[in-house]
Parts: sequence; structure tokens; C-alpha cells
Amino acid sequence: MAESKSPTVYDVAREADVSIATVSRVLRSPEKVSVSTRERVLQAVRRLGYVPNASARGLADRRTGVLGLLIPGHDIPATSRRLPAEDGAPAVVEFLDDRDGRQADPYRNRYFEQLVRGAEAAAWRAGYALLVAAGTSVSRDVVMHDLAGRVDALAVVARTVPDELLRGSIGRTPMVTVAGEGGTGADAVRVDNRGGMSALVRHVLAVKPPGPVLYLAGPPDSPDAAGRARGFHDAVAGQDVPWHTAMADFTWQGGHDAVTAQLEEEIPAAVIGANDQSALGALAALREGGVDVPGTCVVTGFDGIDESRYSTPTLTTVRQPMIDLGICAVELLLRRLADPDAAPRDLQLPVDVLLRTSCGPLG
Amino acid sequence: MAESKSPTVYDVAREADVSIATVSRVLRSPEKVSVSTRERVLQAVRRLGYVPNASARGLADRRTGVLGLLIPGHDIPATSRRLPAEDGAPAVVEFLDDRDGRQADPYRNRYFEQLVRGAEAAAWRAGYALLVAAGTSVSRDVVMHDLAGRVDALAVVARTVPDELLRGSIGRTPMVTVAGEGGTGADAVRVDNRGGMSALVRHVLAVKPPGPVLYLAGPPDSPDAAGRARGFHDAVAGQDVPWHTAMADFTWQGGHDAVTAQLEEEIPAAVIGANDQSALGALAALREGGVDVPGTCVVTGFDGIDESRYSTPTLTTVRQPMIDLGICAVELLLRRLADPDAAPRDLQLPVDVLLRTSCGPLG
DNA sequence: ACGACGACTGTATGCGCTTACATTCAGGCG
DNA sequence: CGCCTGAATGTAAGCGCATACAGTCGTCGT
Repeated sequence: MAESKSPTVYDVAREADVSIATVSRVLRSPEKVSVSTRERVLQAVRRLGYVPNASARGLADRRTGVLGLLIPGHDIPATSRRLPAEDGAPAVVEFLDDRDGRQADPYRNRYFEQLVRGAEAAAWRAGYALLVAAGTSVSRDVVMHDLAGRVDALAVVARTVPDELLRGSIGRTPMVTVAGEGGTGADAVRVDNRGGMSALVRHVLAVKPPGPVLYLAGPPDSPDAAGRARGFHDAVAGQDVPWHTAMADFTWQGGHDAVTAQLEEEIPAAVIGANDQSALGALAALREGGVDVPGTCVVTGFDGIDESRYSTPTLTTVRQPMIDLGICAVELLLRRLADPDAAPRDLQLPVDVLLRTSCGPLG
Repeated sequence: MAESKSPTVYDVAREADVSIATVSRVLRSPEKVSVSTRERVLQAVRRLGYVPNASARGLADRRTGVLGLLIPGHDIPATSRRLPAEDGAPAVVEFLDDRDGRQADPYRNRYFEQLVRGAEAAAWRAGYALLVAAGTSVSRDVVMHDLAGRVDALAVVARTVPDELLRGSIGRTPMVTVAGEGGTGADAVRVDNRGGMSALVRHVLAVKPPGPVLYLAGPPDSPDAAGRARGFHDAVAGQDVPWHTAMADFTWQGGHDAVTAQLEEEIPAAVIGANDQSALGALAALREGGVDVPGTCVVTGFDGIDESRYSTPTLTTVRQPMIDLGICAVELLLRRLADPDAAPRDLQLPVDVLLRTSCGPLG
């Protein structure tokens, strides 16, 4: 079979003995074509294995039918495997001493997998395809530029590319910011850091033993950290509870050290981590200090990383609905494509509080 | 600014006072244009915020510059969140009692995230974009068909779509099968289940206490299970070790029950799970039976799911190099695009054995 | 000084598809 | 029986870009 190149509408038209317009109509608006002709064309399509060329269709349509999703780069190590040599030495199995998990890869929480899945599902549901791009450090602008010409609209995870790029070369492409700061006057979806933390802390205040509360703050330049801190303050404001803040910087060590220092003065009744890592550090410090969790002191984190499910005790935390984030990002794009002049929306998705043993009995 | 529609080469040409051919050349083969003209054109490009239209380029080029990746569907529940109402009731935080992890989502191992990341990185490195599609149950053929018209080549995760679809509508699109059975005469990448299991079992035989070996087999219709079983047999063949097989069906319960039954007859010295789930079940059964792991009996799994890192004891297992799988899939596609007549390759990537405490001291 | 040549730029065509508009034809109506 | 109408189909004009081919002009060799 010398089927050297793909058949086009012309081939189908010839095969079915109709004009190319009719072929196109059969595919795009079948109701405009008589049943008999339609059948004949569809048969020709099948016989030739015709697949419409998306580029041509996109050109004629002035739309690509593709949505873009730009996620932060991952910098796959340069040592990553390439194609083995043709003559292929036999595959060599590597033994890694992984008893403490150090060899585990760094992409701990399935954050982006879920984002991609949600976006993908929502996009296909609406008849769009999803182009995924990771802005690797070297080439953010190139990627961005390339993407802009390929898609009808673009979802960008916050801080993936510099702001001026967002406004610059892609001024005409509808965009939504994902997990950003909001309030930029553009479409945006993010997670309710503030509300989630506030709800969590209110719950803690209701169940914790008597005593002071320690808040393990995140880095000051992080919007997430800021939102969570505000949520914490919302919850403790006006409550008659002693509390103070220590910087943990979103790290295990930070949480560990802050709690260790705290134990020298007074045993806290609750430690609220701005994220899971610092809460896990706190858990370790409390164990070292012989403090019973959750009996004497309850602990909470934020993010819902894997480790929080397996720590001892398991860590109460807040999970971000990443799938929904992806879905909503796409839905916002679809909305804007449908109505370019709609007022920008700034969605805040509610989070899920996962109650686990580190904060004691279920309220 | 009434920048209603995107500027085209014509706009740039007018702005820079050259012909569209020159504009195109500046973008595609700058060395063919004099420095002064090139500068002038680039300025016009920047001034207008011109972004080349990928559809037009693709049409003229007869290539889209896009690679497709088809992964199994995920069936995002229909109840998943949509866009909240415009007037937005305040976000409501949900409290979930997640103390035993039952609420955790089912996408446990970051299998596809890594596959996508690897493919994405390799694709962009080669100047291609990556279109990700999940063949949801309802619409595999539609997705497939749509995809075929959009991409230059396609990587399909095995058993994502029925075979006849693969051969049918997309006959002319270069394809690679990912994680399939191999031996189909087409390009394929997969993981060395057999070699990995064989290496692992050889290691176990070297370190295990004296006594019989129990192999927890996977479902007979799974190519993965078949490969691993063969690897097991490779390793025990000719060794003077008593062994037998029990069906565990890749499930926790299967592993648990098989080991429980075994304990009534004889305490095994090693339990080899065809996957992690069944090995974890075995671990539980051994604990219930008061058997010391790894002192009296060593245990191993296969896959490297999260739980294997956190179990007690941590589970020695085999991790599939998903990132590399993605990279190699793309590299195979690129190779075929470069040379359509190259002989098909059937790659087997080596796996990583993660030595953890469930199999005792490091040999 | 004249033609050849090379560097650069412009003209014009086609990529495969969609669609506005034109055409054809069968009925229905006055 | 002529004319109007509407359904079905055909004709042809782009969509934005790449590029083969055709100039144009300054240089160099003789």
C-alpha cells in the first residue's frame, strides 16, 4: 500500500463524488447534508482513513481548539537517560540503598499531576485539547511565545513566568492565573489559604488542651504563607488564647528548631504549621522532648503531602483541591473565550481539612 | 487600544516596510537577511507584539510541531466542581475524617505525572510541544482521531485504546507504545519487569534466611505480571531453593490471605510480591503471625508506590523509571520522524531496585 | 567598461479547510 | 404554466505562513 501521504478533503470528495464543501459540511454540520450524500461521504472517509488536518482547520477557523497549561519547570537532570545505543548493551538494574527515602525523587506531592488531570478532563469535555508546557528556567520566554501562537487561551501557574512576559507578547491571548495572589484584575483561580487555615485553627482551638498556641510561619515573600498567616490571625482574634509566632520558613528544620526553642520555655498546647514540612519538624521535636501528641499538644500542617499521611501520629492538615483548580482554570478560560468582555473573576476554591490523629479526637 | 485582532506577517511587513517573505525569513532563517533589515523587522515584531500563528505555520510546513501523549483515562467524577455561581457563596471548607487515609484520592503513585514530565521535557528540548490526552472511556476513539490530526507523532500508553484503533484511523501517524508488551513490530518502550524481578530475587536469595520462598503472583492476563513471573523463574531456576507460587492478584488482600494460608503450613523465609500491594498485605499477615521481618522472613514488592516508603518495615521494591520512560518514548518518536524507514526499536529500560529494611542487611 | 555573479529582497503560489455566496432543482402557489 | 422558495450542492475566496523562483543591484574579474 503506497499510502505515502495523508488523504485530504479533495481525496475524499473525489472518492465520494461530491465537492469538498460537502465533505467539510458532513464533518462540521451534518444536518445540512442529505442523508444519502452524508452516508456516501462517511464511507469514503472510512475507506481512505481520512483524518482532518488540525492546522488547516485551525487556520480557516481562526481557532486552534487547544488550551495551554504552563506549569513551573522541573529541570529534569541533564544526566537523564537518553536513547540507549542501537546495539543495546543489556539493561543494567541499579541497586539503590533507599532505606531512608533519600533516593526518592523530589516531586513529592502530586500537585501537578492532579492539576493536569483536572485541566485535561475539563478541556476535553469542552472539545479542547490540552497543551502542557513547563517553563524551564532557560527558556521561559521562548516557551511562552511559542505557546501563545498555538493555543486559544492559556492557564499559567503563578510565578512560572515573570509578570512582564504575561502582559507582553501574549497580550491578546486570554489567560488565567492559577494559584496566584489574585487581585490583579485578570481571571484567576486559587485556593482559599486564608479560609482554610482559619477554619482549621478554629477547630484546633475547640479541641486543644489548655495552653498557648505556637504558629510556625512561612517565608514572608510567599503569598501562600501570607494568606495562611491571615487565616490564623482571623481565627485567634478576639479569642482568649495566648499565642505567638515563630519563623519556620516552610522547612522541616525550621519547624523542628522553633519548637525545640519553645520547649525550653513552655510546652505549647498546639502547634500550627504554615505547611506540612514545618509541622513534621515540630512533630519530631515534640517527640524528642517527650511531649505527647495529641494528648498534651496538638499539631497541624497545611498542604497534604504524602508524608503527612504516614507520619506518627498522622498529621491533620489541609489539602488543596488541585483537580478542581485545574478544572476551574479551564472553565474560566472557556468562559472568557465565549465572552471576551466578561468581567474578570477571581475564584477562591474551598479546601479540605483532613482530620487525622495529630489533632486528637474529632470535634 | 483597539488591538482587536492579532497582527500577522502582513502587518509586520508593512510596519517594517519589507515584504512578507522577508519577515518570514527573519523568523525562520535570519542568516539570509541583512543585518539592518533584520533589525528593522525585529523591531516591528516587538512593536506590534507579533506572534506567529502556529496553525498557518503548520499548514505551510506540513508539520505541527506537536507530539501527543495518550494516557489512560481517569474518569474525573461527574460531581467534580464546576465554576461556582457568579455571586459566589463564600467558600465552604470541608472537614474530612482522614485518619486512615480512606479519603485520599486513588491516584497513588505518581506514575503519570512523571511520564508526562519526562515526555514534556524531551519534547520541548527538541522543539516540540506536548499534547496530553486521556482516553476517557466514553470517547477513546474520538480523542484518538482528534489527536491524530493535531500531532506529528503519538505516544500511547499500552491498553489505553483498543488495538484496532491504533492500526486504524491513524495509520500514517508515527507511534510508539509505552509500557506495552513489546514484540509487536512497532516502536515501543517498556520497563524491564523480567530483568528487574530477576535481579531482585537473586539478591534476596543471597541474603535471605534458610527456608522456602513464596512468590505472590499477579493476574495472569497482565503483561507486567507475566514479565515479573518470568523474572522470578529466571532467578530461582537451578538454585537449590524450595519455592512455590500463590495467586495474590496484585491486591493487598490477596497477598495477606496467601501468606496467612502459608503460615499454617510452614513459615517462609522470603515472600516475593509481584507488586507492592500484595507485598504490603504479606507484611501485615506476617506481623499478625508474629513472624519477624526481615529477621525470619524477608519481603519484597514491585512498583515503588508511596506506601512502600512508609510501611513498617519499609518495603524493598523495584521502581520503574517513569521519567525515563517518557523521555525515551519521545526520543523514539523523534527518531522515527527523522527517519521514517528506520527499523522499529523495542526498548527495555532497566529499573531501580530500592533496598529497604524489609529485605534485611544490604548484601 | 561589460558581463557574470552573488547577496538580498520581492512576487506569487500553495498548504487543507471553512464558509459566504452562487447555482441547481423540485415543489408549491397564484 | 410561470415564478417564487427553500433544500442541497457546488464554486471560489480566503485563513497566515513558507518558499521556489524571479528580479534588483552592487562587485569583481578581465
